[in-house]
Amino acid sequence: MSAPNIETIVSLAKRRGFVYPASEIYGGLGSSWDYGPLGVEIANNIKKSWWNWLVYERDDIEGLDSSIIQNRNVWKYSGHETTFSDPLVDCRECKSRLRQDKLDQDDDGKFICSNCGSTDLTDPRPFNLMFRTTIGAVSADDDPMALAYLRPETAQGIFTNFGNVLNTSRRKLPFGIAQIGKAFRNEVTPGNFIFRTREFEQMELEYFVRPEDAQRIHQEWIDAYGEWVDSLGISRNNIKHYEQSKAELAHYADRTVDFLYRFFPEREEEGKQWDELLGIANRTDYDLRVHSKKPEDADGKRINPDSTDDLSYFDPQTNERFYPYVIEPSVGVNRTLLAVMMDAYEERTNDKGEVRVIMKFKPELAPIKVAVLPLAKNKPEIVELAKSLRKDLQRSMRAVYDDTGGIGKLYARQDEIGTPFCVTVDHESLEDNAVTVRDRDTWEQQRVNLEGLRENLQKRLG
RNA sequence: GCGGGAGUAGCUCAGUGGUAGAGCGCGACCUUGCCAAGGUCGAAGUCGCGAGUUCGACCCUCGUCUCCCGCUCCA
Repeated sequence: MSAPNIETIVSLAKRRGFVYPASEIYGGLGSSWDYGPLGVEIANNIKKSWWNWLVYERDDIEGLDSSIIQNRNVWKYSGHETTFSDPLVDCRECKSRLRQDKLDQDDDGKFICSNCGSTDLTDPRPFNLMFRTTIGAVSADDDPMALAYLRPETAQGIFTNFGNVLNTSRRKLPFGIAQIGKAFRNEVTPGNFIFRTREFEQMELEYFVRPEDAQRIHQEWIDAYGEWVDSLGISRNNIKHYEQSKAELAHYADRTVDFLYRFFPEREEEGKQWDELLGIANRTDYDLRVHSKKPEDADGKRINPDSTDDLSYFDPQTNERFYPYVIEPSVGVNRTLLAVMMDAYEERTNDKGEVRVIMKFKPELAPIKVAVLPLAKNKPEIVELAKSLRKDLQRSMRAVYDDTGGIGKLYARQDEIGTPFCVTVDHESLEDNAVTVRDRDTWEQQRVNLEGLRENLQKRLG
């Protein structure tokens, strides 16, 4: 089994047009990436796969697209204004950058560097993970009310709309709301290609359940996501489940299970080859409570003076009113794309000893579904037929035409970008009305009649 | 912010104190026709930016910018 490192993927991505460094002509911008013609296709296919699976194939989930910029109070009451704000210190001894709130103190109350044990640390500087911006023409310095944040997660837009969706869709528990969108975090330590960037895209589902069902349904979603990850063609050998310890859990979570992907195979000796692909959290009723103006329980400290709504749920059957628990599977589009690319990567040595790269994408995710290639481009009839064939196929699948090279090079090029099928038009095609369909993975060829071509391809594309 | 590395053609890199090269890629044409074929021609770089030393700098010095890696982040 091939295990490419990220460097290999970065180089392929740049060379072939999956991912480019952002604003490259101005020297780039750290940890920012643009998705090229092929990358955007895969990303869209991943999003389509997720949305189809949840919103269309199931009957208990609604879609949503909430705003990136929200009322500042959303982040005040969600806890992000305080918990996303870390006091950072630097160790003068070993140059580590650390979170002061996670450090031990010595007898004199001095903080101790967790890396080297030194107490020679800089003064703490507050660092908020949320990007700030201002609303309107005034600056936030003049008017604190103009301060706004770019959302650090899409989830809150779902919670604040819980009442709206409930009312307009007439849903009963359990049901979910799914959303795909960008989120922004001013990370202390971005890096590793598209693995950790300051701007990223999330696919989040918030699934609302009765509190007593939360644990069971949490587990059901963990299993369901295992199957979805399978369906993307990601090998189970490269996925590991990880149960977060109590100390690691986010402030809102009761239990969280992460799916780790082997993003860093080269770090095996350090034991750091696995890192998070997605997380499935039981957020309890934390979110709906903190955004509600009057909780029904006796915990008076939770009253929210700024909210106009109560996000509790009334069950007419039992006559109970309560705050649903939330199961949140959260997955990153970019990380999924990276995992899909790493997992699809395969090197094959040909007869001449040359290494050829084949991206074995699931056909569903492949950026290009079929390439139509003329075997000889000096015969106008062949070129003509190939071009019209591409045009015809393009109506139902992403198809390209290419004649800038010998047939071997054309095949190799398509293998490298993961095109599942190549259709080759040759001299005989003009007489027998048939073409050759060549399979990316097996390199086997099949003679297919033109009338049945589209159907043949569609069936094999799944 | 701190430490380390690096900035020369689209990519990977070589290079010498005297004002730039290779391979791949790209484009055109000829030839070939089933797994990165051969040939001819061609486009393309103010050698990150600025200053200094020098008769002269891509090469030396200083400054500056940017990117990459690491610094406990969780999609």
